Amino acid sequence: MATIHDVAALAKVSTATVSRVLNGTGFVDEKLKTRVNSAVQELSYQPNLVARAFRTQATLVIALVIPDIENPFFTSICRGVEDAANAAGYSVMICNTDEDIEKENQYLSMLTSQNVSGIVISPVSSIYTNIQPVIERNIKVVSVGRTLPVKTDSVHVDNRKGGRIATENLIKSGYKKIACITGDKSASSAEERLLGYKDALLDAGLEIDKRYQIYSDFKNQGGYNSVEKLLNLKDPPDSIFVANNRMTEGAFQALKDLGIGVSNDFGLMGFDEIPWGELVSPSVSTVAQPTRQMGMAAAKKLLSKMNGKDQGFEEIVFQPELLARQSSMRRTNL
Amino acid sequence: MATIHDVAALAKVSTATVSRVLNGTGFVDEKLKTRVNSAVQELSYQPNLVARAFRTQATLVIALVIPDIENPFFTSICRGVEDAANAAGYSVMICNTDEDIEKENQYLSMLTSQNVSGIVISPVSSIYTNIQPVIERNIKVVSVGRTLPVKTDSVHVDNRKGGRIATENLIKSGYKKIACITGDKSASSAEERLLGYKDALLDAGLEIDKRYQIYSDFKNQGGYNSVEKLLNLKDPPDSIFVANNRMTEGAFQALKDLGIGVSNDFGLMGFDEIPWGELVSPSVSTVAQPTRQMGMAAAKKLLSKMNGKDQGFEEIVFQPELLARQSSMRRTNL
DNA sequence: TTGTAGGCGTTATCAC
DNA sequence: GTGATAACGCCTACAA
Repeated sequence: MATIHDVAALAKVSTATVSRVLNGTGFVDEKLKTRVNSAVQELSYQPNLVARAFRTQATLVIALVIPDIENPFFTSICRGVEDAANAAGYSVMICNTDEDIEKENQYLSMLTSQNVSGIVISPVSSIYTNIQPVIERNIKVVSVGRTLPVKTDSVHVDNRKGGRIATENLIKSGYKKIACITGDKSASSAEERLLGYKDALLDAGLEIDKRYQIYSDFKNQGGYNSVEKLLNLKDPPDSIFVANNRMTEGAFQALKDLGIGVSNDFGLMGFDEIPWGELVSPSVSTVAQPTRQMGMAAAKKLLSKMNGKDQGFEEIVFQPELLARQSSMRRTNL
Repeated sequence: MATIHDVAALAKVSTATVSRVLNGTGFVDEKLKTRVNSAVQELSYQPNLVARAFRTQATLVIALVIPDIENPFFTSICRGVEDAANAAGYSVMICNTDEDIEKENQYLSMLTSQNVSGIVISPVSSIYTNIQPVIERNIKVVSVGRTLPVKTDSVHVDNRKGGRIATENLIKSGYKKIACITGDKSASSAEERLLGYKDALLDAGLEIDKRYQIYSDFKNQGGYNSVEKLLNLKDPPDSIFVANNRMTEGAFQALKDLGIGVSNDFGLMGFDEIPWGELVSPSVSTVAQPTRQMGMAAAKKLLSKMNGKDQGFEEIVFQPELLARQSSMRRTNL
């Protein structure tokens, strides 16, 4: 491995000069500059980033901590984060916590010890996620999709409004007994979407039935099980608003398996982009988030935070978009 | 930030002793050990991993380089890699190359400069991926899903067999004019699956028609466009084998948009796990790979390689599994 | 068993 | 402008 010393020796200059040329700091005579550059070429020298990070205390790496890498919502956010980070010369380290607060903790402490320059996180919990030590180490943090227990910059969609327009769409089609399957209580987005659901019911003068509100886990199986639970009630709902994409998948499967919903008069609203939403019949209505833009916004915010010229905390709120397709339409008349 | 010196001072021992306690190397008196541990507690000391990596030249981080983070095939591999890596105390750094050889190059040189302990990679190209410098730096590499230009350990499914059984499944249903949409020529898996397709045609005595073989890009839109192209032939095929999941999605959409395939007599076989395969009608037949296991196998191989007690190169081949569903069945009689 | 001291490769602060 | 040189935090001979 060629080091900066080898380059210096070959170019007959000091390591300081090599460093200056490499980093473009300070003025260096053109002649020396070319000598250095050709030495770099010849030795195919690559600076040791670990040593550099050690010396400068800055890694040029930002971490993206997400709860579920198999969820298209988060991978799309990844893309946005990458776009912004790469453009600024940063690498992105993606960590998957698997909705597990323990794993999340481990990753966070690993990342702080690793001295990453900043963290974009979609926390497992808006209550229990242990972000304080990170902030104390002065590592900048921006949350995306879900909020943190501590005040930070955050990027998210107006979840409450999203829940509301999803529910309103069902109401408009004439559904009266609308259930809601949301995520874990401790995730802010789950709570917000449920609130929006209640808002819509209240506005429409519909009854709010506790048995129709299910806290699940944002996962496929959770959606499936919740649908079963709802349909086993002695007074089952006539439609369901499912508060994320993966649970919607499970819910759709359950409705199919139970022989309901495909040809029958049963309403379904999803949340998040659903890649297969147009492929099935009935096609699945949903409330989409501009995920890639959200990722970009989060990363940009983080970068400006890291530059230090950005004080205070901002909440960047995107608007949810209703994609009204077939599954929320009243398909038979009463 | 507390350093090892602070801990040493507080515990009234030398830094060497602290280091020994922390790493469990060498013998340390129990009394000192407890003194050190409580000092660590009190200062909530976290070792600086950058400094440690700098000193030891080893990072306890393995990188996973994949071409498409929005593809469930790769995210599932991620999960497997994480399982094995985390169990061994390693963190996983995921890098998304976006099927872009430039980006891949950048990531690889970043990772080598970063001194990651090892790399699991699903290369963009089996010809152009520039892995040599990594290997020369003595960073261990295992490929997964696709092969590298250089001989390394590799984990993959028997792609040729996969292509064959997919095609055979269509043949068995009575299809005669079977087309194949595969990925980019330079990806080994694309080529192999196409070979399997040809094998099956040959065995069955069916004609091999060049116009029915399309090299696309493993992406959604590619599948869509290829289907359009095929159906515009003056002698269009009666069925298609699509060689990965994302192109299958695009293909399904195209068939739907063109009014074919859903109710008509047109066969479709996919490749890879297709999350929505059971949700649509007709349900989509496919050839699945045991992705999570493959990820685990790759990471385990890498770890044993890093331990140095594993010479030579192994090719770990998993078996593809036919999931015969409706889309490959002959739904109307001729 | 414990402590001292050197060095990993880089950058930054000084003199020159 | 350029070059010595110290320092970043940690581990590990080697000495005690």
